[in-house]
Amino acid sequence: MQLRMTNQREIILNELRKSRQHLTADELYGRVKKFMPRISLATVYRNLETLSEAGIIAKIEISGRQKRFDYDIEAHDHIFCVQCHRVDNISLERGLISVSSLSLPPKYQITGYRVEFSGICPPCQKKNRKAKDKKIS
Amino acid sequence: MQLRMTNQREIILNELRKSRQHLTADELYGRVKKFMPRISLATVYRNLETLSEAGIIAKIEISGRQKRFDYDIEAHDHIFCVQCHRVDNISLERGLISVSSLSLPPKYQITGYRVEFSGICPPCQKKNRKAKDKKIS
DNA sequence: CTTAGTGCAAACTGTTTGCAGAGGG
DNA sequence: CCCTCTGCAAACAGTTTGCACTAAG
Repeated sequence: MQLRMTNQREIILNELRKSRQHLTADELYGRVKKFMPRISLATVYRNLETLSEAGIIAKIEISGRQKRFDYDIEAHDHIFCVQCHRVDNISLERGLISVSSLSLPPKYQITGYRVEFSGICPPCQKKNRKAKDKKIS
Repeated sequence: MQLRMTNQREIILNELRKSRQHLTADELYGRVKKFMPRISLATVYRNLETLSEAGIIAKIEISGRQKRFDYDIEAHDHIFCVQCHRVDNISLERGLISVSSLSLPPKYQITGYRVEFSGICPPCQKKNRKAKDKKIS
C-alpha cells in the first residue's frame, strides 16, 4: 500500500508545517477549509493518521481531550498551557532520564518515555494580568 | 458546598483503593455494580470527579483514550502498557527534573511536570511469548 | 428541613467507518 | 485502468447534563 500525494494531503501537511504549532484535527480542518472548502473532517483525520503512521508527522498524546499533531518528528518533549491547552516544544536534555533512574524498577520491558511540563503560556499570563487589573479598578 | 459520604461514594472509593490499580470509570462501574447493582455510570463519573477535586483521589491523564483514577495522591509517575493500556506506578526520583533542566526555557510560568514511561507489562510479555511459541510449533 | 447526591435518558464531543463515486499514478 | 483516496452520513466511545426524586446531615 503506497501513499499518494493528493491535493488534500498536501494542503494538510503544508498547513501543519507552516503553523509551527501542535494543532488538533479540527483546528487544522478550519485552516485547510480556507483553501479547499469541500474537504471533510474525516479526510483530515484519515490523513493525519496516515501521515503519522508513515512517520512524516507525529501524533502526540498530551493531557487534554483532543489529540494533537506535530510537524516535528525529532524526539523532544512538550509543555502545555493548563488554561488554553496550547502545546509548545521544550528541549529537555535527552539522556537525563533513563531506566536506571527508576528505583523499584517495574518488570516492564521499557519502550520509551515522555516528559510533559505544564504551565501558563505567555498569552494567557497576559490575559490574566488584564483580567486582574479590571477587577481591581 | 460540602461533601456527603453517600453509600455509592464510599463503595467507589473503597473499590478504587482496594484494587491497587489505576482504573477507568467503567472498570470501576463494573466492580461497584456487584455491591450496588442499580448504581448508574453517571454517578461513578460524578463521584470520581468530585473526589479528585477534593484531593481524595487523583485523576490521571495518560496516553490512551480513557481517563484513569489513582488511589495514591502522592506525587509520582506512571508507566503504561502499550498493549493493554494497564497503568502502574513508578518511583522516579523527584527533583531529577527541574525547570533548570530546560535549555531554551519557554516563557511559560511552570506549574509542574509528568513523566510517563511506556513499555510492555509482564502479563503481556507472557502472552506474547505464548503466541510466538504457537506460531513456531 | 435543606440541599447534595442519585438514576435515567438524552445530549454532546471527538473520532472512526461503510459506501459509492472520484482521481492519482 | 486499478486501487487509494474522497465526501457524506451514520455509528461509535467516552463523558456530561437536565430533571424529578431520594437521602444525608
